[in-house]
Amino acid sequence: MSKAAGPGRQSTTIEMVADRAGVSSKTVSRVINNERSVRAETRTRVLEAIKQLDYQPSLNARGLAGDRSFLVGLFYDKPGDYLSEFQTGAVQRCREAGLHLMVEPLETASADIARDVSALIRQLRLEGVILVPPLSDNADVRDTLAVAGIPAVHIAPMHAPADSPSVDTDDRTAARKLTAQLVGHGHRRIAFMLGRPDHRATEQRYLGFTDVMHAHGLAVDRQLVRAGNFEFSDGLECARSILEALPRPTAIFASNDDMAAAAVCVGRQMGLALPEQLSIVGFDDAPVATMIWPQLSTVRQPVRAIARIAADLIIEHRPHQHGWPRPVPRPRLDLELVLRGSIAPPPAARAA
Amino acid sequence: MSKAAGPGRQSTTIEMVADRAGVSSKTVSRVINNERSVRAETRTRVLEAIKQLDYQPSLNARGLAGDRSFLVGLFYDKPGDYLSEFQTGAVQRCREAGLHLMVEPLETASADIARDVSALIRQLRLEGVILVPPLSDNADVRDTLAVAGIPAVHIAPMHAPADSPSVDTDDRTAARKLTAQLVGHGHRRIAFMLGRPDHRATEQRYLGFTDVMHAHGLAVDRQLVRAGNFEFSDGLECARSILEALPRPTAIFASNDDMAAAAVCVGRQMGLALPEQLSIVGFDDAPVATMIWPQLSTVRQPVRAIARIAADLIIEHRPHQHGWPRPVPRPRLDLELVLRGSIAPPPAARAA
DNA sequence: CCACCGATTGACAGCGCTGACATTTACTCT
DNA sequence: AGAGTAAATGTCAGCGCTGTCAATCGGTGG
Repeated sequence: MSKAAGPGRQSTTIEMVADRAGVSSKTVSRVINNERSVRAETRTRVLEAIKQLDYQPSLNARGLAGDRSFLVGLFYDKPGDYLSEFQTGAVQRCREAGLHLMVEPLETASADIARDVSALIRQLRLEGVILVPPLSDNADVRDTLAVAGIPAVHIAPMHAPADSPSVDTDDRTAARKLTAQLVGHGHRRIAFMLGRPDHRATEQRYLGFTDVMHAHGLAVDRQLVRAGNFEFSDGLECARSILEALPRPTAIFASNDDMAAAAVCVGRQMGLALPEQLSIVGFDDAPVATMIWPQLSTVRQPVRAIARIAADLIIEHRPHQHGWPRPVPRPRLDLELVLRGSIAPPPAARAA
Repeated sequence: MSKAAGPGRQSTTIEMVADRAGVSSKTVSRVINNERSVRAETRTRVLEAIKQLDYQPSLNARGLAGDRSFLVGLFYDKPGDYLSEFQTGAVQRCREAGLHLMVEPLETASADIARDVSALIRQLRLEGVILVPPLSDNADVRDTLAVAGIPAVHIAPMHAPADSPSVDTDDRTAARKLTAQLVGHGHRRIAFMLGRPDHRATEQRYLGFTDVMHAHGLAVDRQLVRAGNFEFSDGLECARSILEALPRPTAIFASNDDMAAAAVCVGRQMGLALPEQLSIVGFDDAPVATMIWPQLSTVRQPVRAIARIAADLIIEHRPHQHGWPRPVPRPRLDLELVLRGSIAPPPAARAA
């Protein structure tokens, strides 16, 4: 076979390392795979040879022989601005384990999505897959993965699959804290902008909001609860209808920062002084949160940490092979409030 | 070898397809690789067998035997908000060619970056690499790739390597058009916020700006040209110092939308009516451009198209193997103006 | 000193495919 | 019809590693 061209070129092989270390290639293999039952002294010698030759084992060969792939998939559809950070976190964790991350955009809308997934996992022999919303709730994807027996980790799914782990954030508690800030400043009439109904976060955030409102004996005026889709443009409409209501609310809780930014725009257009006449809070600590004035008080998502944990779940799964431990792990992360300038006491309270 | 566990399981092999089609495995291989010199009728029969068995060739095996990897790398550092879209575009093009994209975050700051790159390319045997700024100007990365003989495509590099292709956008022309808009509305005293000095775009955009200013015999007041770093926070400072200048400029050209957003904030804080008293334009059509008021007039980046072209360059390169065609391809894409509400005639012109 | 046992190490086949080369087939031309 | 040629297909080894299982090593207890 020609070795003249192609990415491989005359790379060092395991045999060369074996010769240099005076052992068999199998022993080198054992060292590479960090197996026990290699004498410490032998291991050292092999490691030394590896370093001297600057040897890098071929993933292709390792995969073919060992029936592995060293690949983890990250499937997404219509990523938000958090995706790059997410994948960076996932890659970091994967690297520590000698794995690599393949990112694969998928079309939720596509009818062939199951076939696409199937082709992907069988060609690449993925060792695991991480699904970010809204894919984490896609039945086709989920089933295809399950049938193929590929370990899958679902990020913040609406409905966590019974036999597959998920990683969640405690949106409800965070929403409570944020609402408490508003109430603590003296707001009584607070509007709420809902997110996409197919996101778990939407429900949780609203629940956290109502928890606190009720706890303080405050009414949640249905007229002030509007459905958006996490999009700025939806936020515009919601905010308009909210701010037309009488009496006008003194604060708006938007389910994410994009919609909160929209509320800021609309408030401003209506000539309201922000935050004096209208307090606004968002969620996610998206880039836009600090790119508008006033900067948004919001809730930070530990995106990287979530990604690392998701990757970790896949990595930890390998040794066991025979399904997930029971109960299936469902880590839930706490969220951190980020208080900035978009909350102020309402006019009434200021007058008092 | 045990077949009990692992991602592979009892997948269909090429032999099974060969049997079913009544040909040798080599012929099946030929069909898979789309080689000519397979009789049409034979090809049909093989294709049929593949479909019936739902056969997916193992990339590992193909790679090992053929000394390929079917993998293209996308290297980045500190990605902007465009990364997800970029990678989606790249993945799309790669899929058409049966390749897969590996995303790899790299630390420009790290001293080991060369070693990291080297490990990556030799473990994975990447068939090509796409470098996005600022990595497209990183000498370590570039050299490591060159030594390893990996085809690399550089996105918008400051200094295009002589023997490696790059993909660029015509920022200068776009900046001219945008400046012309400002001048056309009657602005004479226009400030400019520069981007990161290590980005090619920074220079090009400024050049486009001065081109038009000079063409109209307008002075470029050095006091109104401030250096930022494409970051919102820098934009805040730049904008403050710019708007303190007397006489105050009537318009600001920011090198990107994040900084333009900062200018909007500062202008607003200083009590200026936007856009009546201050016009602001940005660049990139970032998400924030439509999430503030007034929405920014800016220049759209064809991010996906750039990514597709970059991937295409890698894909087209393979057949030739022996270096790039001469001259080395350097496609340059045109940019599209996006006019929104952030430009208005200056107060003087309005009075007139 | 020897049988014996667990810890180490090695020999070897083979993972699923493709490159090089051999062979067969299908035609063309004389 | 037979030679000659190009197209079509097949044979076989081997890509670089790991699983299986056998062999060897080192120390133990009798």
